[in-house]
Amino acid sequence: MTQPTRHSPSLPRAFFARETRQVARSLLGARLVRIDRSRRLSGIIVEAEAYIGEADLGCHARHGRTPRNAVMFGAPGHAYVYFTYGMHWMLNVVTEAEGRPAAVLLRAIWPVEGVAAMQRRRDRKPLADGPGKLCQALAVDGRLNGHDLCRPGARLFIEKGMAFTEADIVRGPRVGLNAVPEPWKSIPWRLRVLPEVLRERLDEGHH
DNA sequence: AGCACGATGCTCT
DNA sequence: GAGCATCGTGCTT
Repeated sequence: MTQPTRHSPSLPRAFFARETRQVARSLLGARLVRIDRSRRLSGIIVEAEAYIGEADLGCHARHGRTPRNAVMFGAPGHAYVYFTYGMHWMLNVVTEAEGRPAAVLLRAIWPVEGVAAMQRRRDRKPLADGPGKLCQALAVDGRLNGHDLCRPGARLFIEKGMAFTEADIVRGPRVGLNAVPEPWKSIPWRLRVLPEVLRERLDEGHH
């Protein structure tokens, strides 16, 4: 498996301090990095969803600030990690100006570095093609809630990665918002890279 | 290849 | 006490 030796600098806070859908779009192709016991685990972000403000009835901030969602109301560039369904952690990146609750849910990565370690953590099951699986593969849990992704020495951060064009991307409704009223239930704020595009890039990586 | 369901524990109308 | 921004299994086409 490819082990890139050149690493990009961590994305700056200004990257996250933008309109949430723009951030979600720019995050496709970026590299999510987790430092686990001084080892790099990383992958290219290939699926993400935008959750935008108190008016968005699919967003955790819809009923205002609570202990759980407080991080979303804080400064951009921080991790909002929460627990759901009694067993899964979800990783979000806080966006927009401080005081405005918005975030991007990271739903899937294409694993690049530390693949063997991820496989071990995942017990050889599908690696990181879902928000809960991604967290398990990268050893992300509640201890990283509020983690500053832009601070030097961060254990979790995001680097510039590869570029995808609009033709490489599909938009659709966000997943799992079953009881959420329209238009929020179906608004196309889920972005993902087309599987065939992913396969192409994978082949390029093997020459 | 797709749907139904159970697991499991935290959060807060 | 109800409802989850899910996942894996096991069963049906």
